Order: sequence, then C-alpha cells, then structure tokens
Amino acid sequence: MTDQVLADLWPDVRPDAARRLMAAAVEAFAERGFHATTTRDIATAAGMSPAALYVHFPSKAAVLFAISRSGHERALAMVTEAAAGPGDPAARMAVLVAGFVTWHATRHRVARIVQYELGALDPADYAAVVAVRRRTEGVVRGLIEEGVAAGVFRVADVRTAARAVLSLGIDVARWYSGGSRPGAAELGRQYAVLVAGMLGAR
Amino acid sequence: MTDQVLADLWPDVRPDAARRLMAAAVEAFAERGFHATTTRDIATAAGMSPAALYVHFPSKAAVLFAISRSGHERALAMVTEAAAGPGDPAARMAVLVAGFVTWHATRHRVARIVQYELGALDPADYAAVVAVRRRTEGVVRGLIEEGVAAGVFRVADVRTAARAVLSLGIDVARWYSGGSRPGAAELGRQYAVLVAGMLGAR
DNA sequence: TAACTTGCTAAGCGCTTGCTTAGCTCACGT
DNA sequence: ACGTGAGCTAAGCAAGCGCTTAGCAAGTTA
Repeated sequence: MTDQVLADLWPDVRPDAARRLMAAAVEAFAERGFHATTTRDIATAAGMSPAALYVHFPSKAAVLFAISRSGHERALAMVTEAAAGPGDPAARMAVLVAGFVTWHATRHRVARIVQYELGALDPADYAAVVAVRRRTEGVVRGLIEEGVAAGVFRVADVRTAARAVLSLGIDVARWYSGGSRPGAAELGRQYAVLVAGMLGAR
Repeated sequence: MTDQVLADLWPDVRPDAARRLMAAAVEAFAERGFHATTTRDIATAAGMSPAALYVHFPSKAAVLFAISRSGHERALAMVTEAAAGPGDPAARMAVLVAGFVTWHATRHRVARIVQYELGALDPADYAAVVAVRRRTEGVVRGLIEEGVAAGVFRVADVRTAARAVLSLGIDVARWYSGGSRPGAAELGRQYAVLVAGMLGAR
C-alpha cells in the first residue's frame, strides 16, 4: 500500500493520528491477523506510546471495526455503481467483476481484514458488517437474475452462481500481494472474461 | 463434523487421546482461529487437564501442523488421483473440481485451518506445507494445459485460470457450514459445470 | 492571566497465556 | 511380587496481554 493510498483511504477520520493508527493496524492485522497483533504493535508502528491508541479508540476491536466497516462500505458502493451502470447485464457484470477483483488486489491488505477478520468483531459490530455483506451479495445475485431473464446468462442456480462470482473476487485478497503477476487491473480484466464464460454469456 | 468423520480422519494417530486432542483443536481453530484458541480450550474440550496436551505434542503450533499437514496431503492425493483418472481433460477436470469442492464443504473445519491458518505455522512447518500446496497447484495447471493442448479448453492465461479454479474450491471453506444449501455433493457438481464454462470447454 | 481542552506519555495493574515441574496411578513384563 | 514406563493431573512460573491512571505540555478561550 502506497502512502498515497493510505492518505486517501479515510479522508473523514480525524485527527491525523487516528488515521495513522488505523493505517498501522491495517498493516498488522493483514500480515499477522487481529489476535496475533498487540495494541503495542499498532501504537509503536504509528510512532506513539501504547496508551495513545485509547485516546482515539475505545478498544482494539474498535480499530478493527473502523477498518472493516469502511472497507465493506467502499466495496458495496463500487459493486452497486457497477450494477446500475449502462449496458446490458453482461457488460455491467464485466465492469462489476473487474472492479471487485481489482479492488481486492490493489487494496489487498484492507480486503484481507474485510474478508477474513469478521470473526474477531464484537457481536454488534459483526451484525452491522454482515448487513452490508448481504446487500453486496444481493446486488450480484440481482444482476445475474436480470441477465438470465434477458437471456444473456445461462446458469443452473442463481444463488450458487452469485456465490462463485463473489468467491473469485474475495479469494484474491488471500493470495494477492504487491509483486503478484498479472497486475491488479489486468487480473480484473481476465477474471471478467472467466466469469462471462462461467455464466454462460452469449 | 460427525463422530464417524472424526474417528476416520487420522487412523494412524496414536494413542486415542492424541486424536481426541487434534479433533478438539480442529473445532476450536476452525471456529475462532489459532491465536484466539488457548491450550486450555483444546485440552478441556478433549476432557483432559491443560498439561495433558504436552504429553502428546511439543507445542500448540505442533498440533496445528499435524492437522494442516494431514489435510494438505489428503487434498493433494484427491486432486492427483482425479487428474490421472480416465477420460479427456474436461471429464477429469469435472471430477477434480467436484472432488475438491466437496472436500472443502464436507471437511470445512479442517479445510478452514488448511487454507486460512498457514500464517500461524512455525517457519519450517510452513515451508513443508507450502511445498504440498505448490504440487496441488501444479496438478491443476497441468490439467488445464493438457486441455488447452487437446483443444477442449480455451483460456487466455493458464496460470490465472488455475488460480481461479482453486479459488472457487478454497473459498468454499470460508462460507460453507453444516446447514448450507446445496449439500456438499450437489455443490461440487454445480461448481464443476461452472468451471467447465469458465475454461471455455466445448 | 487563568481556566479549560486536546493529545500525548510513563508507569503499571490485574489477568491470561504457553508451557514446566513434580508426582500420582495403573497396566504390563518378568 | 515388583520394577518400569506410559498417561495423566495439580500447581504454578515467567512473560505478555488489553487497558487504566495520573499527569504533562501546548493551544484556545474567557
């Protein structure tokens, strides 16, 4: 993650120190996982004493939630925009998949937390995040249904197909790293083609 | 995981208490993750005192390795057998995907550990497990290459296609649970069809 | 000037962690 | 009968954990 990406990630988070703490937490949570990361790790990486974290966040889990919530909402916004765009369902699905995959590749650290650290959230925070996830799934399912109705997709089961499309994107966060080939944008393009075949696009 | 599955999982692990500890560790690691699980959790769930774990394993990480290694080897064996089976590359790929997906669904607890707790392994154990993973990837890539050469598959990039095929199976371990629909075998069948489309099978 | 607020640190509290030690029980070979 | 070793437990140690407390420096307001 470049400094530029870091700086632009949470423009509304103030003061600057809170954003630096979140950035340090992203690195640590993505690398080692929430439970293997200590509050000292985060604060030290942000250039502060251990206690400084509690000036800006009530708990370690609250830092996780701030990262996870923002990430979920960004992903949903992107998917929603793609599904509502111009063109037939196949064209919109290509944009959606390319965007979803590219997002998971470029922001693979945030994405890893979004996708794999759900279980560490407080119950109330977990519920909030799951609601966003369901909306994202609904958008993908809706677009596939639309494509089937329009005769451009042919799938045996819409629910399973939607799961498969999302899985391809989500799993990118597991294996992708900075030096991976192909690059994020090219990977997104290739995956869009693969998904088109998967959905029987004609 | 049924008792039957548990009992048959590690037939060579002796004595019985060691197997019970591994079974308890599978439950806990899959549910909460390695770092959020304590040695007391494992031992207590296996009906023993905390110290009993160290009679059978030198460390908590060694329990993880025993589970991870065995799981990796089983998955590799299954994939290898499918790829070497009868029929053309498309038929063999259908068997491979159905088997891989069904395995990740029925054994989703072990699979979750295999796929998502790699980072908690000791460096030497990690290296051993990564070697098995590479062989698994190689088998899938080889089968796709074979299919492309035979003219039954049509993909832009073999490496990316192989990643996508594996991703579909691996990600099942993330979301699948006992009550999921469709069942494991049916999910495997549907995914095999989706992959056929993805690889441009004709 | 004085009171208050914001952002931070030094120090440390209470608790849990992975793991160790010392010793018990009991099946089994001789 | 008796020694042996495998399998287990009660107790606890050193280290590290999340988080709290008390207080300081600098900026802002009255």
